[in-house]
Amino acid sequence: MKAARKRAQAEVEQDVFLAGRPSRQPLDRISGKWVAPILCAPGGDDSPGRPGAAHADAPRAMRCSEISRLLAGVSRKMLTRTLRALERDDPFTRTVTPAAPVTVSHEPTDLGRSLHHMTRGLGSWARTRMAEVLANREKHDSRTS
Amino acid sequence: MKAARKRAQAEVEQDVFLAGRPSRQPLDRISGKWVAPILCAPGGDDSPGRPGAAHADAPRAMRCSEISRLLAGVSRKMLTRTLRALERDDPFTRTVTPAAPVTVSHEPTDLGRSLHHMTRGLGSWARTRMAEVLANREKHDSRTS
DNA sequence: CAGGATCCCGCTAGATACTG
DNA sequence: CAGTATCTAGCGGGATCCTG
Repeated sequence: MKAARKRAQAEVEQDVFLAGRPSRQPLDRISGKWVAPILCAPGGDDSPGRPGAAHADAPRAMRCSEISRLLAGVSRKMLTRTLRALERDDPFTRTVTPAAPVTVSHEPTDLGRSLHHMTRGLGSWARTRMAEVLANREKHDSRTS
Repeated sequence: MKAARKRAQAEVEQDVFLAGRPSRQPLDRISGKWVAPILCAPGGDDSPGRPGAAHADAPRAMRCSEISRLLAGVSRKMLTRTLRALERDDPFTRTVTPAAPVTVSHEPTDLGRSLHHMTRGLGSWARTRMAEVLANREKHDSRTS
């Protein structure tokens, strides 16, 4: 009964996208306005003063304020909330350093890095296809208006 | 002034994730509960009766009802809405065939296929990492409760 | 079969102000 | 610097009923 087995496999493969399935949860984690941006930030960094640093695929630990500066537009609330959610699922670890001004560092884990690759991919897709999408959108709108 | 140029590039690269920027829009298109599932559906197909068909990366045209059957759980409203949005941005073309019962076919375009690759990636990530995520979540919850 | 209209609930996310 | 509490508007998205 190979066909049945094959169908079963297809189901397993598919069910990540089915509603109600627990396997859908990791995908839902990606949704949320700031998840992708935050996941992507630690690698897209190209701080001034380190011109040669190929900002390759090396997410590094970042401080809270650092991220918020990079992502201009995120509210403190959402930053904290999103980071906590990501911490819960693992992509980041959160280490607090009690000092005069408290500092909190968010370091990507293995899982975080793997997710980072995905979002990087999404980012570059958005970048290269953006023009195309917007053009199509306008064309479409003008046709129907 | 190479440094400046480099920073400018980094900005361009980064701004896909910044709020308010129009370049953020393609990314927002991905959000929405059903976008990823729908994008992924036409390739994850493994219809019974075609056992040898490696359901590789070949998204094909699908009918509305076909998709809804595949994605068990999506409401008709959201199906239509999402498909229309995707049509506007291009990933799909929509062709109506007036007949006794109207049939509507949704065929992926080039852009759609490229997006399809991204979502496939997300899907497989979710599949392989799902267990890990859920485990971490539980561990985390038990620590804090 | 496909899609629109309407109603309605709940969550997301922003603004603001306050603590350690 | 980082986080929390409260309030609030807006939208996502489900259910239900109706058209071609």
